[in-house]
Amino acid sequence: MVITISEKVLRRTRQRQRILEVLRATKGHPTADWIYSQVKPEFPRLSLGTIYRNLKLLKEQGEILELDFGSTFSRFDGRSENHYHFICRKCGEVFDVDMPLDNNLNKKATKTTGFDIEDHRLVFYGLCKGCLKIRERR
Amino acid sequence: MVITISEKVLRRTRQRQRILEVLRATKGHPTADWIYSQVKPEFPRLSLGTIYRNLKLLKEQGEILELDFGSTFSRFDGRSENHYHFICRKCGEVFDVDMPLDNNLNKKATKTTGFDIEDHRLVFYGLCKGCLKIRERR
DNA sequence: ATATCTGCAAATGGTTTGCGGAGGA
DNA sequence: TCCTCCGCAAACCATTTGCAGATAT
Repeated sequence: MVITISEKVLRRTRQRQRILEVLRATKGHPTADWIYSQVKPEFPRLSLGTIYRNLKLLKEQGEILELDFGSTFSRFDGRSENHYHFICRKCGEVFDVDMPLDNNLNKKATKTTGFDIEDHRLVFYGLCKGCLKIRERR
Repeated sequence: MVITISEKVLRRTRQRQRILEVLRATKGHPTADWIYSQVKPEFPRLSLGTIYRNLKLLKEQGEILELDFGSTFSRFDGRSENHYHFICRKCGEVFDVDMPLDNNLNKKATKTTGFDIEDHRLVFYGLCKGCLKIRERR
C-alpha cells in the first residue's frame, strides 16, 4: 500500500504572473482594488475574485505579504521578507522602513513571556515628510 | 460675533459603563461579539449596534485600544496605554507582553526615514505555552 | 486527460447607519 | 427641555465562494 499526500500543484497563469509583477514593480503597498485596476487593461474580463484568489495563493507561497493595519481593507507588499513599516497618521500612506531587524526583541519577549517566539511585526506611526511640510507652513 | 466650537458632551449611560467594566475586568482581548454576550443578560434589549457605537466612543476617549491583527474582526483591549502583544500562530490567542517600551526604536526609525515618528506597535508571533506542550507530547 | 484556474454573480459577515423613541443632564 | 443614546433593522462593503466553462500541464 502506498500512501500519497496529494498537494495542489500550482499552474503558471498569465493573470497570476502579472499580479506578482505589478506588486513587485511598485514601491507602494497597494490594495486588491488598485492591483485590479492595473492588471485589468490586459485582461478585459478579469474579475476581482481572481485578484483575491491569487493574492491568497501568492501569500501562501511566501511570495508576498498581506498587511493589515486596522483599516477596512488589506494592503499587499511585494517584498516577502520581514521588514518594518511606517504609517502616516495624517495621510494614511504606508512606507517601508529599511532598518535592520532587531532580533533581540524576540529574545526579550521570550524571557518575559516564556512563549516560543519566532517572529515579530513592527509598525511605526507619525507624520511623513509631506504632511510634516504642510504642518510647518501654517 | 461669537464663534463657538461645539463639542459633543458624552453622557454616562449604563450600557457604556458596563461595556468598559467588562473590558477592564478581563485579561483577554475580546471581540465585540463576546462583549455583547457578557453585557446582554443585564440589558435584554441590548443590540450589537450599541456595542460597536460605544466601543468607538471609548476608543476616541482614549479609554481602550482597538486591536486589529489581520483577522476579519477587531479585538479590544481595556488597557489603553501602549504595550506589546503576542499572538499564538497555532491557537490564535492574543496575550499581553509586559516588557518595557523600547523608545530607541522610534529614534532609529526616525534616523532611517526622516519622518517624524511618535509611536510604534509591536506584535510577536510564535507558540504559546499551551500549544508548545501539545507539540512536545507528540 | 484532468485538475487547476477564471469570470461571473451571489453570498458572507463584521461593522455601520438611519430612524423614531427613550433617557441622561 | 434638549440633545445624546438606544434598539431595531437595513445597508455597507471588502472579501469569499459556488458554478460552469476555459486553460495549463
